[in-house]
Amino acid sequence: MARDLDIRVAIIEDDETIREGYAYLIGNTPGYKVTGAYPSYEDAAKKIAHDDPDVLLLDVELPGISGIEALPKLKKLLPETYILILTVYEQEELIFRALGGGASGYLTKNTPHEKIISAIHEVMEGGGPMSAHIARMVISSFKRNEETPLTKRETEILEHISTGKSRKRIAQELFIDLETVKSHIKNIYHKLNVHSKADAIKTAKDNKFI
Amino acid sequence: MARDLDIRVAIIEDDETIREGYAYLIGNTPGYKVTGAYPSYEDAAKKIAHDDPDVLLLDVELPGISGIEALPKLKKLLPETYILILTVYEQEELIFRALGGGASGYLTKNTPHEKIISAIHEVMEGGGPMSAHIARMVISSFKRNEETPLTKRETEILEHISTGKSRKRIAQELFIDLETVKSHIKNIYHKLNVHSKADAIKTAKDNKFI
DNA sequence: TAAAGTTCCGACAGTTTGGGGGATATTGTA
DNA sequence: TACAATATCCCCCAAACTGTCGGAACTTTA
Repeated sequence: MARDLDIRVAIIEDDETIREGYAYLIGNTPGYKVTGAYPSYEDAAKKIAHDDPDVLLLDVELPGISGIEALPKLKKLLPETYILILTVYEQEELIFRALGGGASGYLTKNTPHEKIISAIHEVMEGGGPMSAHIARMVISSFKRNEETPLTKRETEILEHISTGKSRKRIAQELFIDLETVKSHIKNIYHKLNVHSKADAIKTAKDNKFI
Repeated sequence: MARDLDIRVAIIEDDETIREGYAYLIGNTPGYKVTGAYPSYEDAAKKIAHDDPDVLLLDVELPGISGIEALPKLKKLLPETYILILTVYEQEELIFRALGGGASGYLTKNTPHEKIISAIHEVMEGGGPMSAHIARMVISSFKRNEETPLTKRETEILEHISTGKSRKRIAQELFIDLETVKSHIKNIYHKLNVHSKADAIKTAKDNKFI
């Protein structure tokens, strides 16, 4: 008994118990409707575009093509659908690959049922639902290291270098002499204990100096 | 009548009505305690370290030193304190500067009172509370552009270039010939319609190809 | 007032860069 | 299966860039 305004939700999750659990939960929540529930990307691929879901709950560990790998393919099949990752994994690399691949949210599987419903609602309203710990990791990824040995000017110049600009061009953009830029770079290399552009950039990024 | 286990909250907010409103809200919530409420960074600087707050609610638009500029200074005064930004502004640049400066959360001022309380609780529990729209912007900043004209290999090589590595080094790391790297770069430049490393990196980053 | 930071100077060998012209496999897919 | 796209490799060249050496003067800040 579908209503026109129901939020249409699809699920890709290999564990049958979990999948049916979610389907039951969502199907029995007023205003939400399950349009399809699949155990793998391969199974979903054929029919999911026809389901026309508003939101897709996607597991990352799937048999065959993993959820992460399936993400860009699903995005192409469903350009208008919000994809929420639902997983037990909290590894940084996985999270950032998922967000880079077009996920609009990232929930861990210990998320209480009512939170899953509210996350679906939230993503429809322009939000970006994340589990608390995930959100912390995402925020931390932006945090600069205040303990930098580099001065403001040195940091600024290293930032320019990391964009691939030549020293000459940096000098022009900062309205200083080429020699000054060279001098700063000399000091940067000493402080970071490196002997090349690439190593300086790597050290600085690893330590969040830039 | 402070209890030992109360969460200690400080506030820096120039608007008196809002400041007192928050102070009243938090002070009257069991388990929370206001240790100080200041209209500016300058006012707070003298006393806030002595307050020893667990969480600091910080406005970004302050008279004198702005909240954003005050962030690193406050971090030094209060290394253990979680800082939550509370502001009407939702500009990308401001958000990322705040998170880069060490903020642990970012709330807009239309946040309902109970959400402010739960955000304070959440940050104490290892979370990263954000308003829905902020979270969406943060997530979007990671999203890659699937419409890239570059092939996988070209993208990979451009990524290496953006770390400052020389072509020779890239060739070594990818176990291919220097000439192959040059060939890929030639194609990348053609596709992106640029004539230098710096321009290629800029175009690719602007368009989220890398 | 010291110390730290920013600015500028010159010379050198070696490396990198961007552009030109190709060729040959391997892939994916229509 | 055949075509287009991709990935690999080859040669040549001039110009520009890089990293290091060893300075010096001026300004800001603690």
